[in-house]
Amino acid sequence: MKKYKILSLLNSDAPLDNVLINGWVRTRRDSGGFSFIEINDGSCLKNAQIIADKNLPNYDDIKKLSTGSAVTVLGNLVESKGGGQKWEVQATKFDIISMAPDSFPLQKKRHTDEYLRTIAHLRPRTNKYGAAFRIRSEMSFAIHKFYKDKGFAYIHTPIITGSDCEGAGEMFKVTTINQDKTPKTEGKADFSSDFFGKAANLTVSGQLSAEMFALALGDVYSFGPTFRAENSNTRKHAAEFWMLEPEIAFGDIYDNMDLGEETIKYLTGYALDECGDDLELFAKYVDNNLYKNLETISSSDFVRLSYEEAVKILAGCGKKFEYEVSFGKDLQSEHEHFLAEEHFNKPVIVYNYPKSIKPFYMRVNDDGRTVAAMDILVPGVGELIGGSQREERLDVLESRMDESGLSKKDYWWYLDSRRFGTVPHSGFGLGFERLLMLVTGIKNIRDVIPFPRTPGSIEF
RNA sequence: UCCCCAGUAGCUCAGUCGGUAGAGCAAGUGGCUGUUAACCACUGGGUCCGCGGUUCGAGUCCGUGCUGGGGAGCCA
Repeated sequence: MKKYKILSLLNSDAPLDNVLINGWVRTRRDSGGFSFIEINDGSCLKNAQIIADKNLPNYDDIKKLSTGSAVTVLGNLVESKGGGQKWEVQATKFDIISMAPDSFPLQKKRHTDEYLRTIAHLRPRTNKYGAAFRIRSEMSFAIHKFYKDKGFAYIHTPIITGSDCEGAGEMFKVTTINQDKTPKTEGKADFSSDFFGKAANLTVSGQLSAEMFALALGDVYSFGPTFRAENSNTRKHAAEFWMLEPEIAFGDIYDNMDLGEETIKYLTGYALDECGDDLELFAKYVDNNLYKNLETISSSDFVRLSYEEAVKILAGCGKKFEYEVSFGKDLQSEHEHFLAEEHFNKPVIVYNYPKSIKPFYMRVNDDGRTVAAMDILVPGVGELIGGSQREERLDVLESRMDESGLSKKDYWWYLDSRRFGTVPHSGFGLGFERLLMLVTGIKNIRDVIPFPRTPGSIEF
């Protein structure tokens, strides 16, 4: 006998004898002298239909099998006499590993996403969430494949950082000091006796570290967890999320845009090609336009326009916005939605933003008032990518840090990269959960991450 | 953090004018020899989110808190 995953069993092109499968009961239907038992092992969306005959020695127990129970079945893969499936397993030995009591919270019907969030430890056992997390796994692999094939090196940038600002958002503190006994010097918290001898935080971005490696290994990317202590309560934000951050040496803002566009096209195309049944579930039950959207994104060229052109379009479109549009003000989500969904109805790359609204590390353009920043806005999820060409000129970078009130002493190692063999380089961050929202059509970030962390919520 | 909406059986919801709790599904029991979220019959199941108030009487009205959702800001 051989152990099979249900995925490979259902893809068999011939009957098989003595197959062993393991899984969890999804549903049981009794019929006179035998029972139909559908089991799922997580290897694919589909269940295997098991025929359990009344002649099995433990048939009385089998007839009590409830949804969620775990079983091991030995049997023969035969062509199904019923209409719903090609193959079924005629059981010769049916072991019940454990019974799930009737308090098992998942029922054979649709539950709301809000309810399933309260049982996040069990929701991957549903069709929808099983599919979502298989797609998450596939897309992670696709990221590595895409960048490896392009010759990028994968860099593990640190999770704990000593930088108190990485150019994005509030940070979570990392400390071993008992909070009630935090030492203070002249009224301010003193971390000199803390674990690292100075204040430490969870990273909000691996970018600064990735830049150092781009200037050594050429093209690199990091892909890992990132943390923001912002009190954001929206369907697009989480306190812990995964970010892909490529960084290319000898590349300018246009190379950066090309890479971002190519990345999104590859990943959406990969989902269409490789995620089959799982993707179909979302196209059928979650977002009816899913296939069309993904095909558009993976095959048509993205619109590119400067921030200045974007402002002109928004100011001249005749639409009333809640927030006024003018040069020097950041684009609000209503503006981004208008551009990506109403005006162009495809992904839009907006570049060359005003210097005043962007962080210190973005390269100042020749006009002196804009920086080589670029955002990629996608219908449905809004900002999917944010990136820039980095300021490689030491003097300009130093004066930008002064303007921003940052300590050059703390960033001595970052500035060193501009002292020793500096080159034009660029990179961006892509929110992995937002990519998954785009690929699955799922509308809430809490439903594409296994155990979501959001303000006031850290169960599981 | 701000604005808006919601919270009733295990789940999804209804509940009229303020008059003492309902359905479907699920569960339990029985039936059925090819079912597909099987079907049929019967049975059990309630802190109406918490606290306070108005009232003869509150699921229903008022205040407040908590939880969840949507939108905004911030951002990926």
